[in-house]
Amino acid sequence: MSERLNLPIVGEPAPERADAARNREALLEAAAKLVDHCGVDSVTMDAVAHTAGVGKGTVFRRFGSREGLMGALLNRSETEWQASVISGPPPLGPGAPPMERLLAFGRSRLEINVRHADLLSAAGHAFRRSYAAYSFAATHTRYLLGELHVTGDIALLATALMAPLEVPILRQQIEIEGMGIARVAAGWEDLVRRVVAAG
Amino acid sequence: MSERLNLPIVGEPAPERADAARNREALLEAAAKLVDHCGVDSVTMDAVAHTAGVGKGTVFRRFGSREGLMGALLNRSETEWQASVISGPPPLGPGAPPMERLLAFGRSRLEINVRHADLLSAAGHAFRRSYAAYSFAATHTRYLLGELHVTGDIALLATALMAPLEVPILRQQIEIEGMGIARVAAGWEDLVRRVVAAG
DNA sequence: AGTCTAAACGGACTGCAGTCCGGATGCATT
DNA sequence: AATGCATCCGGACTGCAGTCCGTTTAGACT
Repeated sequence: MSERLNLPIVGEPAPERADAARNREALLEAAAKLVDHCGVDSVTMDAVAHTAGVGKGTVFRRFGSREGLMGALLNRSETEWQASVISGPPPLGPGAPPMERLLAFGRSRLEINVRHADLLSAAGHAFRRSYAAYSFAATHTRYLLGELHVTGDIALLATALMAPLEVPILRQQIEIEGMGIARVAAGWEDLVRRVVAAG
Repeated sequence: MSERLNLPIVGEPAPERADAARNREALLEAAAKLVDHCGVDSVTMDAVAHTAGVGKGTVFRRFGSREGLMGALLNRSETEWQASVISGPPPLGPGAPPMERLLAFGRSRLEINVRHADLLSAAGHAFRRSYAAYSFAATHTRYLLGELHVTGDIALLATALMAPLEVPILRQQIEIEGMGIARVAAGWEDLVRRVVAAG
């Protein structure tokens, strides 16, 4: 009998050596600790590497860039959030009428973007690029718009609805123009109702 | 009779010495030349300083940062654009019905954001911060929404309409998802009509 | 023209992101 | 257990943004 051979699997992103996996965890933990303690902007890659007890080259091999590291850090809470959208309690999760779900979805996204604004800015492209994060919001919004029998270019409408919730826009409104979160949230609901009402 | 004294004027941003003004022009010209020649991303501040024949410190004293320099570079075409909105021919300028003006405004903004995407990204906050640029689009949109008798939180609706035209969103749609500019423009028109139709 | 001061100048210096490569090590196979 | 090699590791190295401070100069006043 032939032993089980570890043949490379086509399409799989390649296995990861045990020490590499250990280092990834150590680095994420170190990064999270430093971010909590000093704020995103004053965390340096050297510091992360040193705190995790590895060399700097290792950080960049694992995560590619500073943005990549921050993106990976975000992924944890983001995954959790996606799970609660897909299978959590209504109105965010399934079970509520589509309009209520859509409103809950936007409000929830708004709060997350405000809470993680620094990390999201620091992640920059790394997050939008990663298929998981950006695409999920767009896909879910398209789905709900479909349920609401909205006609037209659903993909573009979905983008248009999510765009005002992006971090730079929120920063402008909240930090610079001094609007409250409640007002921004109410404005977004108004926008959604207008778009949906027009069929 | 007393001579004319150069007293400091309160509220004025402070006068600028002749050599400083000369250097500002030389730096802007050098920067524009380098950007045209090598692309925004490969222009270094050292190169700009050297091309303009000044020291590096001078660049930073004039423009504060790389983003500031790029913002200043944008200001030229931006000012021209603002002039054509305020006093140019319709439908972008005054004279056309509000809805036509609004649609022309958005389409024009879309084209500019696509054309100057690199420079706008490189300018980052520096542009949004500068009162002139960001605030102008918002103010004009609010004005047109008012003319169209749109009710509700006009400031927020104006932001919501402009948000999908921001560079990162356009990049995602055009470069990554492969949409054409025409489709994005059509989608934006649809969005506007929905928002306006809802009163 | 001479003086005086605030402002501007230049370029060496610092700190951080990201690269590179010689050496170490996990892991599959024999 | 020994072997072989693909992968990983570390930290010195590079390049650029942004700072600092001793020196220079524009230009207002006499």
